[in-house]
Amino acid sequence: MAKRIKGVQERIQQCAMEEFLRKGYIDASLRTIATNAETATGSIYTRFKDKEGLFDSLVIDVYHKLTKYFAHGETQFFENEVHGNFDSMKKFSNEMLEKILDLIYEYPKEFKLLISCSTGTKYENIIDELVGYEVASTKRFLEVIGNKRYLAGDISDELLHIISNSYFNGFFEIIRHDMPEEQGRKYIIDFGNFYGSGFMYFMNP
Amino acid sequence: MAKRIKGVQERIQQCAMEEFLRKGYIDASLRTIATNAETATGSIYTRFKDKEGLFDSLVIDVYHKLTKYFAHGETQFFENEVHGNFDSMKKFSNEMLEKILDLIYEYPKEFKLLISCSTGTKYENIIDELVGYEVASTKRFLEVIGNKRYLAGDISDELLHIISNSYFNGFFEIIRHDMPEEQGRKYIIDFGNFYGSGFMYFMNP
Amino acid sequence: MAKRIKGVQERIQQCAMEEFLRKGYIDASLRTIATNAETATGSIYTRFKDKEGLFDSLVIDVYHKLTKYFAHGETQFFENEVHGNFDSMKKFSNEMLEKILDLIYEYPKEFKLLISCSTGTKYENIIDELVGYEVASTKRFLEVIGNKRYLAGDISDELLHIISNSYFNGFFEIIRHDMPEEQGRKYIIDFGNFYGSGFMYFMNP
Amino acid sequence: MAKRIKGVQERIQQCAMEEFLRKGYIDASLRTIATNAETATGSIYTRFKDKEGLFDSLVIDVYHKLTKYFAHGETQFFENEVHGNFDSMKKFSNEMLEKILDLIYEYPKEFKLLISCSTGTKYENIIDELVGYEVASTKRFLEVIGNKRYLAGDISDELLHIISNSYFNGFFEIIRHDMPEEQGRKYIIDFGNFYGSGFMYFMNP
DNA sequence: GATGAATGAGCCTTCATTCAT
DNA sequence: TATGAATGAAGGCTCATTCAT
Repeated sequence: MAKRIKGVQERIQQCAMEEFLRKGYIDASLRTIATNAETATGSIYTRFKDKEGLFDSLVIDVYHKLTKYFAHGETQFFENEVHGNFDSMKKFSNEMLEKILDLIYEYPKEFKLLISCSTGTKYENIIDELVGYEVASTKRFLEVIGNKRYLAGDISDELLHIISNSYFNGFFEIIRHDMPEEQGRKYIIDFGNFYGSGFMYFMNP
Repeated sequence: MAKRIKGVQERIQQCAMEEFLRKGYIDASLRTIATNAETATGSIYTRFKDKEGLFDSLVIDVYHKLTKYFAHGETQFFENEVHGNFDSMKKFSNEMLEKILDLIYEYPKEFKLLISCSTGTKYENIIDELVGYEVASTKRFLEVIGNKRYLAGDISDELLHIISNSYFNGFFEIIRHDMPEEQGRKYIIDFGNFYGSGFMYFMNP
Repeated sequence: MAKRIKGVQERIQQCAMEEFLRKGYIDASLRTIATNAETATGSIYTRFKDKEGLFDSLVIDVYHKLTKYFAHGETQFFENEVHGNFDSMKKFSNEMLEKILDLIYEYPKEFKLLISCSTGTKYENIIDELVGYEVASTKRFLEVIGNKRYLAGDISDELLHIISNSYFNGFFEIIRHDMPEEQGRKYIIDFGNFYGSGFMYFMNP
Repeated sequence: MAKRIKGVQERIQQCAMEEFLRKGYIDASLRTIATNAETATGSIYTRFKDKEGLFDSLVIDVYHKLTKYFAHGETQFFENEVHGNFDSMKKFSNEMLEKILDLIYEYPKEFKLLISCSTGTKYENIIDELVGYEVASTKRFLEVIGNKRYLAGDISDELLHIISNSYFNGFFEIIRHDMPEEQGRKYIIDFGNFYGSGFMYFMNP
């Protein structure tokens, strides 16, 4: 009975994408996915090990690309010689933002999966993870530029955490609301300005 | 038998609170709740209609109090004569913040339910709802004070939406991370300042 | 839809008995049991928690009765004053045998379950368990009567274990082969004599 | 691709041995075996027909050697002229025992498979089969030596069956408990003596 | 001969909900 | 009103086996 069906893997992934996007990870049904993909439920296990493996296969590349930016971003920034002020930081920050936006609009569905449909998977706290990177990076930056409030111990980790979390949640709204690329990029610029203003004036009152 | 046990309803609610907090709405089991409350699963249906009704009973009062602040807050503000500038807005805003913080620390569990454990219920998008109120309020305010950027059509609804969403997500971090009252209030003040700075300088560059 | 059906529990147990006897624990299917009992698979879980719980419900009483004989048997024997020789032991042993045979022929199916169909359950090593009791009892007996070979260290635990195991396996053949009561009792007497002979002459060569 | 890997068959058998020993026939997984053997599951079917065929390939030689002893043993014994008494029988019996022990300790894993891991295969009743041979042999012997109890019809087939079964179960304890060779041989001698004592005194009271 | 993806029936189990008592 | 057994669909997952390549 075992037929060699071409494109089964692709069909499964495509249908899984639809199902996860529509219902979220927990409520998604492998049976439904298999039925829609016109294959047997067992095939999913052959190809992807299990439910989480299937979800993983859809997002892992994008996840790695995304986190690589954050993990390596910091390093790159501080290796750069001209970084001792808000402007250079802003420039660097904008470049990075650009790259992330490129990624988002290259893989919008994968991002939606990660941001909005990952409850129940190991990605469900992805924003917290990004916040972790960002806070570390921010602290190092404040140190390097010798920010007074920060050096005076006036800025706690928790506050930076909240601020950063707030930022990412705002940022990923363009995903949550399926904002078209042009519009999304525009608003992210504005949002970045808003945010940068707040940060600068808050740190240097 | 029909034992008339005093406080059955309360026991159910108490145990439901624990279960929902521990597992979230979807993964919570009515059987477990009934067992812990030493009652029958059927009782839950008699008293609360169904699973969502039970969840509802735990959060509805707080939910109404919370949304009332937002729904009526605006009205109150604009009925007030002296509101035509950032400062009066800030003052009003801070008072409202105070009230919400009071509410949060009076009903911390209920808030956690609403913010962190409501996936699968009609409350799962509560932040978006608050954002809706806030954006409407903000727009009216910007109009009233005659903000130039806004009047020039430079500030879109979507941007305000993102900004507001970002704010609430940051704000509710104190709930997500079970921040103790004193600490929480402190960070909210800082966060509000950060945010207010951003807003002011972004709107009046 | 929930009907109050009388005798469901009994029907489930009856059909489970048949299924477990026919296929053994592992290969038995709860679906089949439920279908035969004309009920829903869920009912099994309502009543018996799970598959092992269902099996358990069928054998636990008999299991306890059986092990009680062994656990308490020893105590009773050694509390008895006249026990210092092979004859009193034989008499006691025969009385106990009688009781076990009574139990077997009162609950033949339950014994078959325990002896022949319990692979996969916690009862799968029941014979080893009985052997454990028996060996302990035998050692104490040999000590009390001052058997020379035993006191000389000539009889190892392993040997007693093997002998005892051999005994029980022979004994339970009447269950494995569904021997009718009259016949079974007769053969057990003979088998006991055979065994007793071996034991006596082996211990006192 | 069809790589011609030398020893695939051997690797499959080796890994199957491990898997069957660890999990028993029923719970063993062909996928696991194939994976460990670094081959495809299909290869198992090509070479061994199916799961039972694979198990069979591991034990069939030893099984045949073992049963040959029993099937031919009898013939040999009765062809021998000097056999008309317990002593010659004992001598013959001991020689045969020796050969079986040699076999066991030459193929310990195969024996464990047959005795402890064969539930679900056609070998699961191997002890009963051996018992069959043994009982036939014993009966003929009792007839030849003119044992009175037997000739008087005092000794039924069922009793001989039980006794024999008891013997084999005791005997194979050395396999069930992985007894090392030296120890095993020692206990089998003791056990044989125990058993022989019982038999002799029971038949000639 | 080797491959290993596909099969699809089957497994045990969980759950919110219903309703006769 | 309270009970809690019964429901039955649905869940994720495993497996021996087949067969096109």
